[in-house]
Amino acid sequence: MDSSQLQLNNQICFPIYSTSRLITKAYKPYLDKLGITYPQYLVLLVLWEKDRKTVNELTNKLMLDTNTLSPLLKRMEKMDLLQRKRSQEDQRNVIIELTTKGNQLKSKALHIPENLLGTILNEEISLDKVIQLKETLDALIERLKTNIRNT
Amino acid sequence: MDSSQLQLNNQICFPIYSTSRLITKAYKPYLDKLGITYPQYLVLLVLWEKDRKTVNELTNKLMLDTNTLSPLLKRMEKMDLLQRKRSQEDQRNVIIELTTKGNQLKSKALHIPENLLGTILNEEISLDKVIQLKETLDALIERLKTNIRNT
DNA sequence: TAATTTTGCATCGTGTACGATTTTATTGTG
DNA sequence: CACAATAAAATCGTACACGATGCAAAATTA
Repeated sequence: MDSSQLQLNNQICFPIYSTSRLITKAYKPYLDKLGITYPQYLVLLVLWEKDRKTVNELTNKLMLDTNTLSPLLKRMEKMDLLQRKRSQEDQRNVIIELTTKGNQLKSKALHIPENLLGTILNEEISLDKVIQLKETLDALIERLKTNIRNT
Repeated sequence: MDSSQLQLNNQICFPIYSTSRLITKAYKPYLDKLGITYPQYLVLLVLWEKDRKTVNELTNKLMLDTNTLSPLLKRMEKMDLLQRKRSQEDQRNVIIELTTKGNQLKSKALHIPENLLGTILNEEISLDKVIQLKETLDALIERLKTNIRNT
């Protein structure tokens, strides 16, 4: 029986898993300067784009459930990055709003993406390849999202 | 000041992070049948390929440190999937060896990769694209590994 | 309108990740 | 040989992920 497919090197899953962790690590020096973690950075990215979102809207954007986001947002509130308050229209909703400090971090974060891209690109990895990588991953995400719904 | 690079949609990091989590989720139904988690599956993949590795060898293969692997291996020992024993030649090394149960799981896992590939592939995502994805990711991993060393 | 269902969020328990520190064993050096 | 340096694991503390459950508010329905 041929079990070569079980070799780690032949699996598509493992490189994705490893790359994800390595990229988080690559962000770390930049995010350390802001005093935030990578998932916290993602939350800020969403709120910098458009402030005052419900927890539910954040879960959709980030594809994370409330069991992950609730404690994370609580930590960020304690760090004075954002405020959580119940909506008056619908008491079930919790509105997340950036504080002044949370807003001010944006200017400090402005050059992180290009810096990171700079550390990634080289002779072998062109910008074109990165763009194509993103396209394939976006398609893969859509595929996997529908799969999970049908399980 | 243009802050469009800070938009979540324009970041390469986020799709990798999301894909990684979605893929782990896609594995879950298969791994649940074996009673193991995704990182535990990765350890087994390595040991099925070649048994009797030190913890250090596993950290290199999986790019995980001992602070992650030690507790993970302990849990797997408690599940009777593997044995941990000090090497006699060098008492610092801990040799990881599969138990009968750990070895037997291999046959049950044999069709997981192709099943998973089946759930991924469709009109938009061809096998060629997946292979190219893996190549780009492998290059990216090498790039990021050297970056971290120089930090 | 009272009972039921749904929705939005929080909490709990378990399992990773990972920086930092500790412990023990081996190696290198004077 | 003594002793510092190095190496391999383990441990600790913090922060995610996530399945399962709980809970209160709103919507639905009988």
